[in-house]
Amino acid sequence: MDLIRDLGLLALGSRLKRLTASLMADGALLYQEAGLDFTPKWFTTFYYLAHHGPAPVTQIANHLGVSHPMVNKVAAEMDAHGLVVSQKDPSDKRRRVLALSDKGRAMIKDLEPVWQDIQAALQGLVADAKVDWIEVLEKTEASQKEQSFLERCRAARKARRIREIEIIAYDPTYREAFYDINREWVETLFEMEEEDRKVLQNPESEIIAKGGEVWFARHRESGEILGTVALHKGDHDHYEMIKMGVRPEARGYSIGEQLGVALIEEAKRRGIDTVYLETNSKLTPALNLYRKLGFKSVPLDPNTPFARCNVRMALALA
Amino acid sequence: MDLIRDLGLLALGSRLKRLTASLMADGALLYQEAGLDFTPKWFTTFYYLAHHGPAPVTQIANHLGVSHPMVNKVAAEMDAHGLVVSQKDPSDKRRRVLALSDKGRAMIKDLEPVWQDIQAALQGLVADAKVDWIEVLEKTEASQKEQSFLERCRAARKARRIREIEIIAYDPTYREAFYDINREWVETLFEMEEEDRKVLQNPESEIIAKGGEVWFARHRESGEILGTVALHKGDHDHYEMIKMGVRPEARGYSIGEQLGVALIEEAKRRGIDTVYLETNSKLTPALNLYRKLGFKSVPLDPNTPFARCNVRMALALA
DNA sequence: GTTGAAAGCGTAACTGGTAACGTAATTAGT
DNA sequence: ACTAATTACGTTACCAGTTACGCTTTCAAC
Repeated sequence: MDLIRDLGLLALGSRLKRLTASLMADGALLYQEAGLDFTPKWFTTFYYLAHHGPAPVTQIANHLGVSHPMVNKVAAEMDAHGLVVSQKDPSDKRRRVLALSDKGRAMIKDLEPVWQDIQAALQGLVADAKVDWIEVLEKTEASQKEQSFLERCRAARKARRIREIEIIAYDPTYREAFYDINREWVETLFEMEEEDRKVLQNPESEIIAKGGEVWFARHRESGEILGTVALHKGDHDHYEMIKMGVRPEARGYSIGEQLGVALIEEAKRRGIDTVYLETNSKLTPALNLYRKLGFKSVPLDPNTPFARCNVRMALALA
Repeated sequence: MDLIRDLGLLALGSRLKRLTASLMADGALLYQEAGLDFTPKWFTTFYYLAHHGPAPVTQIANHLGVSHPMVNKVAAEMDAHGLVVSQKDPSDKRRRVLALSDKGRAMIKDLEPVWQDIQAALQGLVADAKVDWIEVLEKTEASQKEQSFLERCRAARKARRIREIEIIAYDPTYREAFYDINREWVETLFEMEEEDRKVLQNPESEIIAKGGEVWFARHRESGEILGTVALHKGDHDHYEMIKMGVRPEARGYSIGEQLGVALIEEAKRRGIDTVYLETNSKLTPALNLYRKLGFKSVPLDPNTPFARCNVRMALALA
């Protein structure tokens, strides 16, 4: 596997920098050979001043795509060599306007041929690669701006995690997990009620035998059960989504969503027209998930067997 | 002209490095989010150790394409975090062999998914740019290896300079330059002789009227005369290349060569079968030029009118 | 067996660049 | 008219990476 080649992209910057640094060193030699007191580092700023006239520091920085301290440094060096002069902008005293000195301007005609030589050499060098480096870099920067690398990574992580989970139908092996997962979250905020115990301890008789269904979210690799949900069939074809729970350590795997989607798919397959659920307004993340799945708030059912429920939602599958 | 765009290539490395640095920063966040005590900087070294087993410092550096102090630094940091261990190679005590510690090896399985996410994100990011960066970089590096940037620049300079010079036929306007240029170099090493003055002061009668020719090298832009040479026709169709001189400040423009080539072309056109020249063994650069033009040493002519000449050369144009 | 060159490594200093912070000047909102 | 936010700049500290140099060990050639 050549992950290192792909991830090597991250090291690409250093490598290209090293390459350009060695080119810069050669460039320095050329100026020296031409008897010019000039270094490649100054080029962009110098050239900018030569062609755009006097300009304040940050404007140069922005146009060249470097930070203003860098321009400042370069300007200081060029100043020390008498190539630029600066003065405060009288109309805005924050601005320090840089300009080429007489010496600087006089140097242009000596520099130009050297630049031409370098340009010719560079073009020859790059001709083989047949790539417009600048365009490519700009595109990459743009596509990073569009969706940042960090977001892309997070998206990739999410996708990977989803692939790590499988949603499976009820299996008696996991009866205990069904109980545990639900007890775990209920007890952190509420108390277990009589109705809870009855259903959680006897899913086969209380849910499946009545025409309902139970699903588990299982971690493919470890086989661990990380979440559950059930579709409960009541009287008069009244269907409810109940007992949704996810292990707290398994957050971030979109397990609730996957379970919900599995349940809804089954509901559609059966031609059920409405699925209800009851929950509590304190459970904000859960409420968000239910809304994401398409559930809407409806008036509370006064006959609910659960004390903790103060919110009722419904999903129409017309 | 977008010279700045072309020469901006030289500064491109920094820009790409900046981009990758920001990616690295995002990477650091990802490790943090995964609860891992790890930084992107360690990746290459860590990955190398994980996949190639224990290795000495410089071997890692070479394989990763970084300097050995860098590997050393990274190793020190990883060591401080207990991820690597090191020991001297008993068979070569100069070598310090690095290896992942137990903790380091245990960390691999936690790191791998993060790496996969990063890889996926990078691929997405680069997909837009549609460029195999690594290949391009490698090609560029290779073509630089073939002919270094410096050499390319020097070649470009030479070509440019040659284009700046034109070789022109004799013109009375430049009679003085013909004298000056030759006197200048003769007097630095020798004395002007009687025969020198006669020829240099009267090129029309002494050279051209006798069936010879004089050329000048003129700087196109300034119009300055920078070098001269003459073809002298003596008795019995005996032709000599004489009075070759180049202004010292015009060295590096291949002027001697261009003048020589012009003279030889004319000699060929005339069907001359041998051109001679006389010079002095002290003039090494001149001797090299003559050899480059094809001249070979021949016995000295005892009747030479010049005291300074102790070398005679001939070019056969069969 | 010397002895001089070369290899492996560690340390230090340098480099091109950044972000962060403080200050002064300007502009905008009330 | 006054305060709050913003802009422009300089300074500082830092970062990833380098080259330069010195020390120890090994190797190769007499």
